[in-house]
Amino acid sequence: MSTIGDVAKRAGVSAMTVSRVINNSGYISQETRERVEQAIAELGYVPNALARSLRFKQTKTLALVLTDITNPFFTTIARGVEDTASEQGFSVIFCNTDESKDDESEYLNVLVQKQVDGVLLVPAASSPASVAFLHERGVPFVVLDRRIPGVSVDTVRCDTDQGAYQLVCHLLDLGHRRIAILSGPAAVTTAADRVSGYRRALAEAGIREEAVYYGGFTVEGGYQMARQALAVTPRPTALFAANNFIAIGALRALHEAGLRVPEDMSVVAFDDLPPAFVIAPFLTVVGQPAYDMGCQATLLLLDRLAGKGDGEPQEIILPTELIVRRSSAPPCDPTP
Amino acid sequence: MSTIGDVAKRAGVSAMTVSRVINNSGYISQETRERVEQAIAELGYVPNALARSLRFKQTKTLALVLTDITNPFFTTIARGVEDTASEQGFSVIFCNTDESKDDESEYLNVLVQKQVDGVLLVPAASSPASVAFLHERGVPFVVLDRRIPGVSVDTVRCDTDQGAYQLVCHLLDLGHRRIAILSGPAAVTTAADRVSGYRRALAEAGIREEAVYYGGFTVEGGYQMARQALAVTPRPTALFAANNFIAIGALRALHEAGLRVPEDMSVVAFDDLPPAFVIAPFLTVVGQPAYDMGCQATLLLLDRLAGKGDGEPQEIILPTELIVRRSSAPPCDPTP
DNA sequence: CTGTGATAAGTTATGGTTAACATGTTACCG
DNA sequence: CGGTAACATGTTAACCATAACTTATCACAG
Repeated sequence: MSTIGDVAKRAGVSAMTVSRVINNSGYISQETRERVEQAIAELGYVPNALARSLRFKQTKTLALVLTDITNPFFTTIARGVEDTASEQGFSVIFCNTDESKDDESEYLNVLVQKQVDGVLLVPAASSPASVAFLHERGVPFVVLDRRIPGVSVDTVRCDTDQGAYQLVCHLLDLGHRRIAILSGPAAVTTAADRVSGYRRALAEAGIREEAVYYGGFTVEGGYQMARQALAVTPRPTALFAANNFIAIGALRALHEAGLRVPEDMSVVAFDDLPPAFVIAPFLTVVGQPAYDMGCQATLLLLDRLAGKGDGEPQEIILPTELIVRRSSAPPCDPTP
Repeated sequence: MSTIGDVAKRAGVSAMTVSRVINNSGYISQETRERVEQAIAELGYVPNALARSLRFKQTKTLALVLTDITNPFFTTIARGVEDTASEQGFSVIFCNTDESKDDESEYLNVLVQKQVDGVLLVPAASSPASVAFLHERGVPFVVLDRRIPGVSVDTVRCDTDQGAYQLVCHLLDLGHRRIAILSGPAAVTTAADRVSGYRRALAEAGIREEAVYYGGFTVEGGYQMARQALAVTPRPTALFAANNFIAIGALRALHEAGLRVPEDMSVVAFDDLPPAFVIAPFLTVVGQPAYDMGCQATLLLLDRLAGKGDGEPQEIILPTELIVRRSSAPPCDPTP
């Protein structure tokens, strides 16, 4: 790999002159410019962004730290982030934490070392450790999708409490009274908030019975929780899955138990599956504007980098959308 | 952000001594080490990887350039890449080209500027331009999933010709004679190779009629191609979708046309959908070991970085696996 | 013909880290 | 007590690009 010095030597000028040609700054005679440009072409010279960044203290790189890159919800966020960032000349480094707090802090450490200009963080845990780490080192960041209780930071997320409330109200309207919620890890705010929306809806309807399960935001977690829920007598008439993977796990358990949806059991879920993965959409869901979440979070972060805004932490809460499909219906008969 | 100099000042030593503490090199008295470590902790000092990389000409960063990050096939590859890379202390930058040649070359330019140590490339086009660009600049790379005709480079891919052959043979065994292939962009080798496997199987069975469609590797592409295929008289009795998204588009078109699978039409596809997205697997497919492809490609690349191997370009071809499910059955009646 | 401003280049210093070399101290051996 | 290892720390230069400053030439006005 050739350096600016090699180009300079070949063109018979100083490195500074080459720099001026590259950056179109200062005065350059037409003749010199051509000689330099030819040397650049001949050597296939590409400026070293490391050296540039070292001087300018700017890497034009953001990082997106998320918990599960195989989940289309997050992939969609990622696209929003990438599209917005690259429009403004920023690259994005993706990091997958698998919901592990340790992986998260290790990644953050590497990212700070690599001098990323800013971080978009879907925190694996509700602890303020990661946020404090970034704050202490002066790295701008935006928290995505989840809350971190007790600290006031820039956040972009959905109103998941309200979304859960809508879904449960929909089930109540259909006549369901025994509704189980299959939620995510209790320590994750989105899981907790969905439970709280669920409770609020039940309370308003004057229903005391609740059935709350916590597990992983995974197919396996959904499968296990559904089996537990089905073992209770009397059996619930509806299941509320707190994300798309949990829903798939639950549907698998129902299939195995020979229960039809929605005839024997209604199922509703948080997070839609992207249309690309589904032949004929079937699940009643509350969809989140994932792509838009990615865009907005990136815009907010880029604003911070540019020193815009009054410095007050901003919380952008996007609305969810209830999409009623065929997986929810009135309860049929109150068996077992 | 504090520098090694700040730490040195605070600990009352030189920068070099701090460097020695960090890297555990040379001689350091216990007392000094403690003073330095305390200063590091107090300042929250994190070494600047930019400066380090500039000196060592090593960024410990790889890039994965692929064509569609929303496709679970590529997401799975990405996980294989990330897991393998991070095990060896390498970070990965993901770039999504959307099958655009221009986006691809722009990304490669940025990546070379950022001095990535190596590139894993799923080429958007069969042209050798990108490969030549990297080669000229001395950046090690491995081509993933696709071939680039006419050049000899390190490659990790599947035997897609053979996989297509297997799928079509499976359909022939079931008794199908009119089989249409819905393939990807003609310029992409995986699309072309699948067509060639299809032709080989038909030729061996002595069948002259073929129905080849080219389109995007997308749901929309699959939908359009399926509609074209269905408009032909007599209608094919089986469709062969060249990837998972095409299959979903085709199934949607069949659903719309009121045709049942497999009763009225058999459907087989390349690429399995990850179990996490499917409630009850249904499609007969040829699966590719995507995760393993990512791992092997990364290992090969890391070997190259370490100067291992005899320098001869290596082509690793992984086997595909035929998984027969319910979407393929003997042809029913030769309607229209 | 002196002074001034535009044009066209080069020189120096900077950014953070560390290898190589240089310097200084202590301890132990003969 | 001189010599020499082992230990402990500091100084310099290099990695590459570029801002700020400096030098040099030329044209033209006064």
